[in-house]
Amino acid sequence: MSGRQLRFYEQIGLFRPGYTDPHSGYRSYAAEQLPRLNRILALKDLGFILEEIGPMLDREISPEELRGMLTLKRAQVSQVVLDETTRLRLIESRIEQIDHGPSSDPVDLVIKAVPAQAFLSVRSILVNMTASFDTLGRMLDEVPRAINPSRLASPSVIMHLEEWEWEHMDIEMGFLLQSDQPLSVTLSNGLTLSVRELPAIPRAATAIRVGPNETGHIHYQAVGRYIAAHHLRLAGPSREVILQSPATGKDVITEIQVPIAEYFAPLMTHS
Amino acid sequence: MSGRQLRFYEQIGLFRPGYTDPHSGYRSYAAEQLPRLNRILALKDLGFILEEIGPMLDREISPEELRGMLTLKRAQVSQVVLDETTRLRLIESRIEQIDHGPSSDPVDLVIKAVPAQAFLSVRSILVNMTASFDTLGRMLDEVPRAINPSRLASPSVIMHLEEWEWEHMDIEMGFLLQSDQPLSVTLSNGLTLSVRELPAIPRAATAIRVGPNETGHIHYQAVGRYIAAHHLRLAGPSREVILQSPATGKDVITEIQVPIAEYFAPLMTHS
DNA sequence: TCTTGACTTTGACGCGACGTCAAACGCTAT
DNA sequence: ATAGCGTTTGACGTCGCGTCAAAGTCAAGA
Repeated sequence: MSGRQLRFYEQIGLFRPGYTDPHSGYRSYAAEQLPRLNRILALKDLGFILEEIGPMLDREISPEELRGMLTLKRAQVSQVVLDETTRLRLIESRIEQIDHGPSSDPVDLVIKAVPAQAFLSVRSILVNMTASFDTLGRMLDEVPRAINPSRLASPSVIMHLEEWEWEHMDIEMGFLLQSDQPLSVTLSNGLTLSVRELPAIPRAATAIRVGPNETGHIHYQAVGRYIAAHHLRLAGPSREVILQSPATGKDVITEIQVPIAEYFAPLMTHS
Repeated sequence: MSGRQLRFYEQIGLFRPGYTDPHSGYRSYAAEQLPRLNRILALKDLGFILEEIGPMLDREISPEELRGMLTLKRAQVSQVVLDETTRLRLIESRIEQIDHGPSSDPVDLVIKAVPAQAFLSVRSILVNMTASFDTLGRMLDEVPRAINPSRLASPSVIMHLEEWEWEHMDIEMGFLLQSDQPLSVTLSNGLTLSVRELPAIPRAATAIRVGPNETGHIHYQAVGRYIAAHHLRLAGPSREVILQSPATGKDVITEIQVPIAEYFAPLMTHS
């Protein structure tokens, strides 16, 4: 214990010296006080804040009450351990990214949750990249004319494929929405978009891509290395949220979202 | 991101809005700014503080430099994970202590390191409890007369026994010292105390006992349950530091220190 | 008795990244 | 014009001390 610590504990009324010299102000502590100090330190180590500890010592607390507080603390501390473990994995992954080779630009992975949202979309098997771009361009052009554009948020793409194929790509595309009222739009090529509830992703590895999606492989590569190094697995189809549309004439900006989970966690039931 | 967060980042010069309306003061952000914001969040998740992140974005940082900072962060975060895991174990242990039965008084376990110290002591095989108390009493009485008492700190006992035996107890007792100058004292029963360097204990489960040491078993029991529940092991002989001597006529107050370690960690080489 | 050095006291600021609250102002839809 | 919602600028609180400054206390040596 530092002197500063003892003075602070006295200041908040948690632990007073056994004797304070009236002349010099010097503090003295007796051995009899050590059990109380030890209880304070024990409760502090359990994660209680000093303000909580005072009452716990003074008005004797029932075991049931204590058990309840401990159960709560356990949940909080478990969460902290999880968070810090995630941070540790990110750091190791980034070190590996540096060591692994001078990959053009560093990829800034962020692990976060993605909330559920309404999605006005159509899912279809597209035979090649050209067909994809055609449908996407048509959608970006026609949908904002068909309905009130203020209800539309970012256009997005969901890739429903386990492994990458250049043909027969199972792709869903559409617009994220503010509200989830039923609604449908039919494009000039006959495809019809309808609204569904896009489920939340509890944990996703995300990155921002600037430029055409041909450069996207380095991001998926980075996610792949992150997953492999830490015994995680893909937990559903990846999404790409278009934050700046190609229609603006500037670089396309996309947020890539790859659902991940621990190996033992349940699979997502639906995309 | 909350609005407050964006305003704060602007205030510290980390992230400025693309456009601020001169009349209303309303802030607007452009999609082109998202890569920078994402880099900020990525670095924040790696454990850097905001003050560090600004320079990292503005003057391009070399990969080697970044690697060095990440290595440092990794060590810090590993320590945090260790600390929080220790806390989690303490909480679970305490819950178990409550559930396990209404043991008279709760035991306040504290996990901490014990620093190395000089120890004026004698180690001997004592045939029974009476012999122990006799030697201890003699020591408490005679040593302070023999040398300058201001150099003596707490009397202490080290139990060099793997399992408890009531006879042939291998016990070391003496006084902790402020300085470690060579020194020796011979008691009236012929035993001679000499100075040695008592090694530090990197991790010890400690508790404070008030009253005669016959009541000590509940403390060792608590430590034992803590150890068993979390796959730890004893990592050396237990110590008892006498914080209030029986010679004062009041209750004896003792700090019990039990060295612990992970199962895979190396054994302590010496007591 | 005076000096010296080691220790202690009070008081104040700093930390880190915002959340929250209050009071005032802007914008949009009726 | 108004109601309701969103935004702005402050300012304070957070949690447990570490650190620094200026001044006072105490025991030991000259």
